[in-house]
Amino acid sequence: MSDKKTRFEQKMATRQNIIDAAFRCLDAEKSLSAVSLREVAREAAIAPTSFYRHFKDIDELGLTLVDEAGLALRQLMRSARRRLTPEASAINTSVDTFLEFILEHKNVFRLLLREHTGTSAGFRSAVQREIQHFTKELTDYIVLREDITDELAQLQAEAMVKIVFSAGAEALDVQRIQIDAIAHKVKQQLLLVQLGARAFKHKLPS
Amino acid sequence: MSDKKTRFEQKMATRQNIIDAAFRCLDAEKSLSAVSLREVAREAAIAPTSFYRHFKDIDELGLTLVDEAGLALRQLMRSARRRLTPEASAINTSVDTFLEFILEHKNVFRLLLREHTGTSAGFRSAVQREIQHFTKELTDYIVLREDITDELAQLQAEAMVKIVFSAGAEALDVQRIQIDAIAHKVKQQLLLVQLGARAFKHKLPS
DNA sequence: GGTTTGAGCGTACACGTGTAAGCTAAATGT
DNA sequence: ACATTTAGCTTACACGTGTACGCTCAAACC
Repeated sequence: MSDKKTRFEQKMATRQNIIDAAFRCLDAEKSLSAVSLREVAREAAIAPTSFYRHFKDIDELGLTLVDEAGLALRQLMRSARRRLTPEASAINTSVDTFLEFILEHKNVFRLLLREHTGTSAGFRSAVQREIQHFTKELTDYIVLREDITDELAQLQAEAMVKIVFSAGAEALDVQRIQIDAIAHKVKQQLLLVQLGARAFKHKLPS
Repeated sequence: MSDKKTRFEQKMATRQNIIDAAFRCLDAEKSLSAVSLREVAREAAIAPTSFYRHFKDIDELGLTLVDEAGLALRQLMRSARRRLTPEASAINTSVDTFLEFILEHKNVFRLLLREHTGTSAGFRSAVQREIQHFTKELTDYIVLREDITDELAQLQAEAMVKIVFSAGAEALDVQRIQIDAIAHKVKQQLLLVQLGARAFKHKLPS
């Protein structure tokens, strides 16, 4: 293998370098919109002005970050489904996987959470799209598993996603020792929704 | 009545003026942490440095705003309960009241929503406290109405609050015409949770 | 092999920021 | 009545920001 890199490869490497640097810049006290171009550049070890060779804006970088975060979430879903075994309930496995991911990639989840309610309409709708993907996949899964109308499944999936994301937000601000309690709580709440959907089906088969 | 104001009254008036100005500074594109002291001062028509006569920090002002917003929410709850009639379900009335409030005071709700996932740990826990009050009152109401254990009621209340707040976030970014659809959806989701809790009770009376 | 391209750098500028220092003048205390 | 307090102002400073401009120099092209 040669360590000679084509110019294109080099550029892509720098680009990824910037993206990683941006993720490193995010933490509990710093939102994406509060991160300055110069800060990212400093972290990526490039000149501030070189940033513009890769992104038009900080905003364009931000959208890229949201996309990457959404992608990571979708990969997570896949891994959760891979982990599914007959003896563990889907809810248990999914919640465990989700919380594990959050704690392992706090900055990624924080980004989604924050920009979901953030100041940029562009970011907000980008995150909304990612959440819709997330919800869609859950809806499909529910339709597959439960004998349920598509509409009810979507209702259930949306409620579940809202609950899980809220729990994720809680998990970010809490000691590791309290995570189990949160996990237990959210599992029960999801169970509530699941039971509710089944009851709903029998009650109003309309 | 005299239009002569005592110094203390004048100071309090200015203080309230600053608070109102701060709320006016917030909008869909501007978070609390992005609002500068100078900006608030400009809006309140005082000199930037005069700000310090009333608040130590922008942060101290922020906490005050969160408190005021929480207070408004609690008042909202009261008004919702006042509106309760036998023919309309509690869920319907509550959701309608809540959404009405949000649309009427977008900046207030946005503040809570944003700082809930914001960059200041102080703000986050302040909002968390307000949400807990909110949840607590709902829990009490549920315990009163349903024959249910305290623990289950709390589980149910928390799930409901999460769903309602998420729906509120959605409502902020949507045309007036789509509000009814959101209202309908969230009501059904709350019904899901309610039915689930009842089923849960019968299933696991532990 | 000579020309063109483009990634990255250094300098420079105008702007908004938080806040320190010290003033004015009016309301209060005695 | 005079002295004290204090809300609010003006001025001033150092700092971080986004970005425009022009340079270098190695890779890509023909």
